[in-house]
Amino acid sequence: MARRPAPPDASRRATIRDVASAAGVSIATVSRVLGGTYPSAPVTRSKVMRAVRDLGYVANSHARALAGISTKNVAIILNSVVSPFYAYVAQAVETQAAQEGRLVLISTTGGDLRRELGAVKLMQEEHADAVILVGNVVDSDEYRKRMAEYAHALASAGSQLVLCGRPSLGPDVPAIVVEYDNAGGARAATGHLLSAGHRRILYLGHKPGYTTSEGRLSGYRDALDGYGVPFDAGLRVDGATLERAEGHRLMRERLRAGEPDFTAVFAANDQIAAGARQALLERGLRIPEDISLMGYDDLPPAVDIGLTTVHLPHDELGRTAVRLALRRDRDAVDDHVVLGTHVVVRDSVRPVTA
Amino acid sequence: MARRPAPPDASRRATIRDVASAAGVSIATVSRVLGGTYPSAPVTRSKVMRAVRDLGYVANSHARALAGISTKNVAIILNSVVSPFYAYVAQAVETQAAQEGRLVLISTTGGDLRRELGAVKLMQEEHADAVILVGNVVDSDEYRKRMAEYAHALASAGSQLVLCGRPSLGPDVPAIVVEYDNAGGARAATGHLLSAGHRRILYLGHKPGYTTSEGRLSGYRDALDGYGVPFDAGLRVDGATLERAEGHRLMRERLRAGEPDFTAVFAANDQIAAGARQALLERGLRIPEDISLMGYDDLPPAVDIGLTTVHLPHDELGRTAVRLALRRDRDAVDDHVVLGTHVVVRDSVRPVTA
DNA sequence: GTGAAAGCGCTAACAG
DNA sequence: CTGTTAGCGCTTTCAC
Repeated sequence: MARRPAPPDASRRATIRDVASAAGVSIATVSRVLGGTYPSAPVTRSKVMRAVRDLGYVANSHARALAGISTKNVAIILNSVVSPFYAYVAQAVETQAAQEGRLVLISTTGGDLRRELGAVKLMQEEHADAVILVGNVVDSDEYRKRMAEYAHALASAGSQLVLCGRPSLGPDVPAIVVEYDNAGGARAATGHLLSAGHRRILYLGHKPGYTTSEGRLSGYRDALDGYGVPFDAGLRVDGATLERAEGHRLMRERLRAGEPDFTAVFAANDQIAAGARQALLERGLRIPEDISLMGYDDLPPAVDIGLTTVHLPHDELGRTAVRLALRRDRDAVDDHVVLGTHVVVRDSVRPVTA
Repeated sequence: MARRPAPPDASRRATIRDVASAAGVSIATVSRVLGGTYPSAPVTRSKVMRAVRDLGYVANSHARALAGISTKNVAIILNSVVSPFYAYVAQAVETQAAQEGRLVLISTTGGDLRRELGAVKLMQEEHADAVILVGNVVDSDEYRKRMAEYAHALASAGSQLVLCGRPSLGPDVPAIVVEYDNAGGARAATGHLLSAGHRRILYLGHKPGYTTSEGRLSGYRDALDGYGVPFDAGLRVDGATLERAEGHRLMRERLRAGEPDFTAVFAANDQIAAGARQALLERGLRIPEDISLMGYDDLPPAVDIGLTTVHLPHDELGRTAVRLALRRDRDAVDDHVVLGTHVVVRDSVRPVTA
């Protein structure tokens, strides 16, 4: 490697050494002035600052990280950025991270476990202070095993795994969990429908195996039980994705069979609800006059279509995740928090007028 | 600094040195095996791999970056992640970056210039291969000056500034520009309204000084000119944000004055349109029977509310930005591309039935 | 094919 | 208060 000599070549990043020689001091002094780590003479200080400005010096964060300072960034790994739920959590994470002087590294997985594992490893290479995993996984054995390994690896590297909106991996895995009450929200939502007299409630868009979906479904069943209404497997419609288009497809298909055999639909999330709504409308069915509609998430589409839905604490989810991950006293007990959810009433549900 | 001796302490990241000694080879060999930089004996190779697995070794990307390898990440700086336009572009950037083996560093600014400049500097410290700035700035002198400086600094550090959805800084500034035809889209949209017979078209939600807003407004005026319709300043309504709530507020206020003095509204974007729509509906006005409504962006709310709008090439915007930034031959000429836009017809516009 | 050694740019003892 | 120096973990000549 041809060591280049002194001349501070214009087309090269200025280094601390360049600054030092321009200011006529040692690199240590420059480091101290810049870091504010230590008192320094005003004269020295201003000489250094001038050199910094003249040279357009910008510190090299890699060198800094290597020299022992912890990294300045947290990582977030999620399915997709355009999906409103993830977008809101991501925004909250970014905001909180910025407030704590951190940058965020982001990676999306499209819901694929292998990509998720790959992303965690990448983030580990980057020495992120915290790695935040958001939402919705299939709860497989491989997932649990591999993730537990990563949690340990991260922990012993001084980093911290955070599971956000997904269940714990067990008590012996060093991961912080920040989730929300999926089942509770679904129970409340279903209860809302039931108390309005609905008995035939279509559960639309269940995604089997996925943690959030399973939680919601079980809340739905709980509520049914509570009202002594038997669960009818024919009223559960599974879907492949949780997107708007899928809700539309699913409902259209269901409607093709003939007159609706339900008076209300509880959608797996707001997007599914929006799609279902469109299919219902296209079929000439009115909401809520003919069919009541309940969503889950309380995200943008909900307001536009006046959807009664379950509110999720997106913001708190994201903020809490980074706050807990970055707090100094790791031994604190609250490494598992469950945030509440509640029904937001708009105009898509009406009592049955049988 | 107390140099720790040999014992590969369990609670410490394994380093290349640990791997080397575990495998009984030199660190150079490990580096070569892992990097695939150089041929190596199969035996050595497998010994190394075993050690890597046993120790759970994960390379340190900072050390790697420091040792000369270029970073593996690109930076994106935007107003907000929840705003659909940004979310879609961000998603495209992430996807393309991942395809090119890069991670993305993200930072949001809330539309504040100082925060934006700060973010660029941070990204520069991180040695991002490319720094992508997305959308919507106030085009001030300070902005141009500072950004031009950064562009030069980044360029000389082997990085690349990309302006995505915002205008060029001038020919002598080393930045790639990937924009879309704001004015053209507005011209087409307004033309669509005009050819349906509308003459009193309310332009709602203009954000003075902001580049995209100005572009759209000028397209609106161009179209008016083309039809020989004089521009009526009373039909231009300025807003403070580009959000749904603002559209709602603005329209409600406008309507408070009395009967609408317009037959169509052209909203600065889909969110404003969604808010305006709600206000119109609340007032008992039907869309499109009473009032025609045109949006801009073609993002999620648009489909839900059947909005006729201008489609933006979000995906191409993001992908092109990283592709151009990362391509090898920097000397190629196409460092300024303008992507097309077009009107998407749904159900919110109808001919005037005077 | 493999090892030794010289840095990449920076921080933090350790001595003045 | 400031300079000297020893690394952080890795890649890459240069020899063997």
